[in-house]
Amino acid sequence: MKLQQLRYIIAVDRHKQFSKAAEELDLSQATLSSMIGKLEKELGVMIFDRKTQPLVTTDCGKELVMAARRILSEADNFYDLARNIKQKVAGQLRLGIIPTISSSLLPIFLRPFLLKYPEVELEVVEAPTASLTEALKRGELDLAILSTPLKDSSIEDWVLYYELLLVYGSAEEQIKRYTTPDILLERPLWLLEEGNCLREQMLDLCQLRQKASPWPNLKLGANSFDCLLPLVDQMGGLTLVPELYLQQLSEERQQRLAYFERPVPVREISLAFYRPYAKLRLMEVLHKEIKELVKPLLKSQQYKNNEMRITMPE
Amino acid sequence: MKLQQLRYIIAVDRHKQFSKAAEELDLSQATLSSMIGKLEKELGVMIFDRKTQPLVTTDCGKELVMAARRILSEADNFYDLARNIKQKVAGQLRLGIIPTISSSLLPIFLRPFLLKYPEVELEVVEAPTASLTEALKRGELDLAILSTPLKDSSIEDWVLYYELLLVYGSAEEQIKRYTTPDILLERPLWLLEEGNCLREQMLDLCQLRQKASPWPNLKLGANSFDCLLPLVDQMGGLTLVPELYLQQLSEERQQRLAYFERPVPVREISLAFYRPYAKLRLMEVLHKEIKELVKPLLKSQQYKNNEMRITMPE
DNA sequence: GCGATCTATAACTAAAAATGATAAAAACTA
DNA sequence: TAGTTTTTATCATTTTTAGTTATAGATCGC
Repeated sequence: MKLQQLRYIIAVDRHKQFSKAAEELDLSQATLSSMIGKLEKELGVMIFDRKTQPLVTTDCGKELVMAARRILSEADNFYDLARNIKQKVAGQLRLGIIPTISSSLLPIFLRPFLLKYPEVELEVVEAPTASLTEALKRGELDLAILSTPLKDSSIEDWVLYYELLLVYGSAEEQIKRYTTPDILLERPLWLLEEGNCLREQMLDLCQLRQKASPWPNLKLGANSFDCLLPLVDQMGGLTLVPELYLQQLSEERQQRLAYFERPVPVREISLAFYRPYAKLRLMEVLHKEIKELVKPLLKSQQYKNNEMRITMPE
Repeated sequence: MKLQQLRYIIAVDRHKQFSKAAEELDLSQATLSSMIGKLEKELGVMIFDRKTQPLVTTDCGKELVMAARRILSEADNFYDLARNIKQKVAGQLRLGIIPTISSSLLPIFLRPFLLKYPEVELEVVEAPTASLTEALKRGELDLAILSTPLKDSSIEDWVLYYELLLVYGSAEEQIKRYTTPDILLERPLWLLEEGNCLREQMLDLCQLRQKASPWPNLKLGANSFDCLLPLVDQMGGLTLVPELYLQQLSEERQQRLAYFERPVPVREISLAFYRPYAKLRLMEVLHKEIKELVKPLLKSQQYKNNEMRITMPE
């Protein structure tokens, strides 16, 4: 029995005539005749009595036609379901995010996202890049927001935005409003801890593999700007902060920021995933929402691709 | 979308592997791959994520597989309907049965039933109550024989018979021919494993939620009387056995059985189903045949309803 | 990094669904 | 009742689809 045959018997039952039904179904009368013949043979039951014209649907034919309608309406649901699923934004979403992004990005998108998609159950985990990529592969996370490009080619990603890297200096540093990466080589530079991708990006920008601690008798493993900036204020030197972090700096601290000249160093922020199709719709929506919310806050929008220098996170 | 494709995705969802599913479906892995590929393309949705082995059914895949089950169970009705119309007792019947019933009931009805209805293709699965009710809902079984009443009201049932519960004691126990449930509290009692409904019924009869193991340094998960009775013989104490099981006990062991006084404890055995009309004719016949075959073997026939105490299986 | 196992794809075959033409049956017309 | 029209069944033939084997490319487990 094929769904097609069910459509056929329903049409014949309605028209009480093979040739008319065939016309409606847009096929030849011969086909209709043989297909219905096959179904009747398979079931061992006559569905239509063609002895007379117009033909008569037999008693059991009537029951079968009713059953056929039920089955087809269920079957049509199948298409609707697929269609709805493609549109519906719901379900569990486990999202990883690296600390240097979370502090500035979560306040921007979390509230509007949760309000707009109340059927999404979001779980956010803050961890460094290496932990996140491992968790993606183990299936413990669905998506991660981190800085790309990644060396690990088994993790795919969709770029969310490019974020300027800005210089933050202590009051004494007296930096010009626009500067070049050379300044990072010339002056003491505060870095985040090993394994933090932004540390790697800072070093990449200096073209160094390592840089000495600003204070010779200090080794510091800082993993947040909250830790780093007061130290810069207090102990001199520079550090880099990403553009979005600016949002939560005081006016006073914003004064101490400097921009780079072209090509402007940026970090590429992406939505990373291991299973491409598991949470497709959620991925699409999250990607779109973050992109749109972040866009108006970014200066990097002003620059063309060839005016940016994408720093390498690992 | 073809019904065939729905069967395919259900098989793949179950096996979490194309090649195994193809084997079960008795076609090549290549066909299965391309047919499912076509369906996914048609729906515009990925149903399976093949990135890892075993593969993962995507969120929307899960919904589609559930829908596919519904559609196919409707479709199967179509064949049954045609058969019922012909008044024939024929077709596939997948029957579940709990172990404590199967050992005594199958020898009684299986042979006469299969001889009388050779056109029925019977498949019998032995499993505990919880597995059976789940399988009924998933459409993997048509009917189940188990002990009622069930808590789950979505499963309907037709009572087959009431079966006395008898006390079986080791030789030393010296039980009177007629006794009361108090004896179960006073003496060591051997129970079947957790999850076995007869265990719950024994405890219900004692009015307990738990009872200590007969031997303090033993924790036993027995799921058959074949296991339990020799232990009672060897290590003392009591257990309960249902009336029909008596048939296959030796004369010697039958001597060690005791009956309860009124109200006699019984278990209610029923034919359970989830889809009321899917296999109506087969259900009617099976119900009638079992009832008639078991009737002459049951003492519980002698008791009126108000002289019986129906034990609760969960 | 290697061998084993799994899925996708290409080239091909078998089977089924379609077609037009035509024969046979029923119904209408006179 | 014969002649005409309308309708369904069947035949020979084409097109489409479901199936096959062989093979290449991934992934897994060690």
